[in-house]
Amino acid sequence: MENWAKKSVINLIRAAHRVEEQLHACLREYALTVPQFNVLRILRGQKEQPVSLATVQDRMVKKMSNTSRLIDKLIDKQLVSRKICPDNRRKVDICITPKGLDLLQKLDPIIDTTEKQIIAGIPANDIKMLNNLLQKFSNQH
Amino acid sequence: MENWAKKSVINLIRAAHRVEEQLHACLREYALTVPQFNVLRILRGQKEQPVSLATVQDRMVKKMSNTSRLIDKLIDKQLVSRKICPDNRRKVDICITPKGLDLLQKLDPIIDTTEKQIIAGIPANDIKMLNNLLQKFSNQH
DNA sequence: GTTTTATATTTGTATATACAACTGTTGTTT
DNA sequence: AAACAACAGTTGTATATACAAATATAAAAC
Repeated sequence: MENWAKKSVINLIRAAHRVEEQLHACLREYALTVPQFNVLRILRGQKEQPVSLATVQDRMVKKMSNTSRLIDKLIDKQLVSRKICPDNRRKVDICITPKGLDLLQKLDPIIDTTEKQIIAGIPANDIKMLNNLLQKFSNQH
Repeated sequence: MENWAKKSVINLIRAAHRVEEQLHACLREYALTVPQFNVLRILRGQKEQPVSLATVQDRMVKKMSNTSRLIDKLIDKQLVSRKICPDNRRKVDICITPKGLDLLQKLDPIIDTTEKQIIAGIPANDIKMLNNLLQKFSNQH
């Protein structure tokens, strides 16, 4: 096969799924899905600043059509809080709770280790190159 | 941020999701999900040879826990057929139907175009490099 | 100031996926 | 051959996601 476009697309998706599967395995015992985990990290990135739903969606690795209910799940687990934004009652202020921060802190080393395992064996130079190339991919509007 | 492992993982997953989203958009009007489409292509790759469920699962880009019902959906649409394997009654023989082949044939140029759009603007050399690197990623057992 | 339009999120409903338990079949042991 | 283990799929149930329509608020137009 010399269809590089097809090859690239398949290889890209396959590699990503393998990686996500490994992350999922890490999160499993903490009853978090990968998107939920990512949202928690987005919220932590905001420190104390509350964030609207739309902002969360913007920053998500995978945009999803129902972030509202994803947040619901995190609220059920008391990992985030949500209240109506006083400045604009259409918006909501979403925040990570102390419990959410604790959980992330526990997960940080676990995820770090897994991520390092994932790229273990690939030369540092290759990794840098890969990142460059992937960014080109992502930026393809 | 200089955590290359983390960077790579996120960039990889983000790029893959963007690409999948574009494929999904192509398939939408044909009422196929990306995994369903991939299974159809797997079956076409077997020509007339019937394939077991386990084999389909093995070859799927993303392994899933319920391939059985994915096949059900394709059967509902009359794109594949399933019957009990006469040699080993535990197994099933799954085949793509003429209708399934027709659909794939219609989709082929559409998907090709999309794939080419995706990598458009990235130099051929980079693409080859990317494929090399991604294969290393995937092969990380 | 009322109507219209745009914005932000939620909810109804259908579909998709995950996980575990179950069914039926074949292979193996005794 | 009967009992047990291994294999191949299916099904029950819970959860997750997609999509569209609905709700509520704010901004704009008239």
